[in-house]
Amino acid sequence: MLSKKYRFHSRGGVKYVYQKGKTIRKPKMSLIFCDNTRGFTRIAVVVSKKVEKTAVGRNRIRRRIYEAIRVNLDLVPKERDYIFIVYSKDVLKMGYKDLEKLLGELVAESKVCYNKKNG
RNA sequence: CGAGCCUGAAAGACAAUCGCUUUAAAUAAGAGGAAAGUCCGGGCAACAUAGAGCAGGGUAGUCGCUAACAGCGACCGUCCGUAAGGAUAGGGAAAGUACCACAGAGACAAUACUGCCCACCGGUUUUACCAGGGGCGAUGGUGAAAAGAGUGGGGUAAGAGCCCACAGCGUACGGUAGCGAUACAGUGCGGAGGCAAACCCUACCUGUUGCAAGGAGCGCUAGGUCACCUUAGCUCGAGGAUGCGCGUUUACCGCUAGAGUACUAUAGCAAUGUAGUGCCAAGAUAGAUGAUUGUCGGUCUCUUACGAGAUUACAGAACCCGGCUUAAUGACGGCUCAUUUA
RNA sequence: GGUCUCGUCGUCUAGCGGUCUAGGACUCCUGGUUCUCAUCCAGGCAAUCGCGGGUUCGAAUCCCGCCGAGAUCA
Repeated sequence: MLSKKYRFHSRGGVKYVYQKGKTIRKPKMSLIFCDNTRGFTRIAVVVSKKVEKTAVGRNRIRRRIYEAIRVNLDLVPKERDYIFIVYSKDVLKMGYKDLEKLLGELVAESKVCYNKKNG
């Protein structure tokens, strides 16, 4: 689990990212991201009730994603806010390595966009 | 052996590495039997020191348990089942109102229609008949239900609880048993369709809103039989502000030891109570309680076997308790009936 | 977390406990009209009334319990 520092603390911050951020869509989940000025990354995971009906299932999806990011926190660019939105129930059952790979792809694409924007 | 009924334990274990929340910190602690649905009942908080009446809402066999309940236990009645057992909103229809489709003469009404009869009244073609007149309410096969008293006999012009015997119902009275619902037998009286999860009546209970409750400030001023406000649909009653200026709002308090729990003793058929001893550390707030790996278990599939693979229920605290309901894995054991054998 | 509302043909909806195994509109299918298509006309298919119990002679309707979908409160 990520420490409280790297998570969002209110609804306003999430709203801001939703409005100002860029989106990368994949079949199983999508990523919304934008810059911040805090000097560290903030992460949120959104799982709708339509994806998984039980609270246990939603919690498991959330915790697996948070864990995968925590382990690889050094690879994620700093001064950036990320929101992962889960669309598919498969995220619950897919292997840990596959999940890591999927998240890696999303983050890598976000880097490309970031570079383009600056260049 | 077959077909059933009742009951309902437990909620995988250990290790390593890396993390999260609480706390000053740590080698401390950190999801359930249903945390769920939010269907009932309380605590707690605010609203007047929460008061009165009406309206509205709820409950409905008896006794007990309980903080309380629509819950639980025991018992009674009714219905279902061969039985073990199961179900049961189970007060009042003799206070009143409404409804009872279709069919049927008729749906609670009778002066009607159909039918039976001619003793009596009346008429005539006069000893028989029935258009008129009179008597009867056992005929009518439709319907879920037909004035609700069934069977047999007597009785009569024809019939009818009109009378009798047996069986049975309701109600009143006192008797016996029981705390009581009720049961048993007796005497008198009676004819009253169903429906109250239709309105309603009776008895009892019920103020409203909910932790997003609510708390956490200061100063100035007016009025006080009006008006307005005080979280109630109406009336009464009680209270005083209203307004203006500044300050406060991702924070803090409420926020976790309680009708708590384990064992023993004891009262009780039981639900449950009483006493003693011990135990108690979740408290998040975009929301912690986890992830990965290994070993051993459980279940299923394949295989002669070794072994291999898959899987490991339902499900996640949000102020706290008592129930109910639903979700899901699922025995051991006890009992009933039938058949066969001894 | 609290408080409410609604579920009826494929879609949008009516529906006094009884002539409702359910009416209407649109859609769909068949036939007619037309040289052809549309329009129009005629006919037809399509609902176990969200699910399970109960009350009643009888339930889409009344009562209870679930399931699903939505709204709202700082």
